[in-house]
Amino acid sequence: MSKLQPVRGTHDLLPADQAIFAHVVETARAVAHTYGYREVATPIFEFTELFARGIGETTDVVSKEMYSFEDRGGESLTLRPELTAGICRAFVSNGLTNELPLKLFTAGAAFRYERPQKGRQRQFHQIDVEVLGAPEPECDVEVISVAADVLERLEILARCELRVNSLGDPESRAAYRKVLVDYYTAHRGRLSEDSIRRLDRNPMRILDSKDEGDRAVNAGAPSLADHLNAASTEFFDAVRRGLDASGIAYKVDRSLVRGLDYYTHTAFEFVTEHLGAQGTVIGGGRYDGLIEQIGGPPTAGIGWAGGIERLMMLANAPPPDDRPIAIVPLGEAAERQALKLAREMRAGGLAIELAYKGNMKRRLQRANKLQASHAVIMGDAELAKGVVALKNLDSGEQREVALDELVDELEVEAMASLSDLLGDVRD
RNA sequence: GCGGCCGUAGCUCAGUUGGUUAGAGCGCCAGAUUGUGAUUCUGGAUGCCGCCGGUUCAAGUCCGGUCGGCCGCCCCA
Repeated sequence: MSKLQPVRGTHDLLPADQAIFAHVVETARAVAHTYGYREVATPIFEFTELFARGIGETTDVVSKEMYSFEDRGGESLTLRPELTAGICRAFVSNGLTNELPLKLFTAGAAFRYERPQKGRQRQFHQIDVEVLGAPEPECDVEVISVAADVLERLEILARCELRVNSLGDPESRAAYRKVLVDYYTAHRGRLSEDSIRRLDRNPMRILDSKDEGDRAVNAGAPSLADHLNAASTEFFDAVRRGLDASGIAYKVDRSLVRGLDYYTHTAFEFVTEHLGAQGTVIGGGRYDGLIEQIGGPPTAGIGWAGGIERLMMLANAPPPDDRPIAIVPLGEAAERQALKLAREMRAGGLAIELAYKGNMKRRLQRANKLQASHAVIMGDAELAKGVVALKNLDSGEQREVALDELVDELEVEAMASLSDLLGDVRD
């Protein structure tokens, strides 16, 4: 084993993995497109300040997980730990205020300095959907619907469960927080160490603690639902009605609290039991205060991010690539002719492997290893007649085909094998 | 950041109570008519036994550290 190692928590995507990765991204992109979302890309690093102000100084993501560094000009920069902040910044930077609502899709790498585990890496990748400037609950429904469709198209929705909650508007949230802190402070002695720390930083997190002692305390804790004001309750009800009408199954989870400070109203997660401790496959929510928080005009926002690596672990293998056709020339004249033929066929969109090394046996072995569907054998005998030998590598059948009819003949063969496949490849 | 398990060919693994040149399967390479593959047969190469240090006459086997992986906590996608 070589001592040349990748950085901890990073991974190479070799062709087989990359095919699944691309399948996930392409599926999400296609679904987002059907909802009218347009793709954007923002830089992979930003001023540290952006994340500190946007995500919240006291969150774990900002306080202990950021890859921050000083550039040569002395600016503090940070590799993005998530994609939302950068999109909001781009919205403000480019003055897109009169293009609202903006429905955006993006995908790319994010970085967090964490201990790697299954479904958790230091460089990971997300697909991401954001809608800016749409404060209506119908938009929450649409955004969740996009996520459900992506999972459906990847054939993993059945193994996931959608959980939704309302964190309320800022007024409700502040009122609840106060009641909650009072309650937990009164029972401080019974809380776990982790939860005592959470008490000043993010008291709502105590609600979904896994500690048994905490759970006992939680049983008597005031409920967020009781502290939502009328507007917040109505908003959440509207979202639920919309999900019902869309036929999207969900479960209200009153303990669902997300770790980033910017969430208001709707918070949701698609979770699965198939990925160990990292069960969240897609997570998101509404963040109406975020853009103002980072210095832009007050603008509503809602979105979600999905972990591509986590989705890859659940998703089925993508449809196979088109199998190549191997051209097997023998002799110098044939090799010259083959170069030209290969270029012409590729220009027509066919995948061509030119087998130019070794004797015929080697060349066919190579064609076979590359899973070529056919070999086009051309030697002196064929050249003289203006034909090639077309060999079907699955059936072993071989026949002579005129050079100028080769492409048509390959099409005929492709149709034939397609109808065979339809017969027996159904899962 | 905290706790547990693990680290032997490209891959999956075996290596007896520490004892000579470290093994298997798969894969890879070559050959069995120098114009016919995927099946078969024969042969071959492959390893700083993760790394550093310690104990010992002797370490892949024991001890410590370190790097990496896996699992859980924290947190999140």
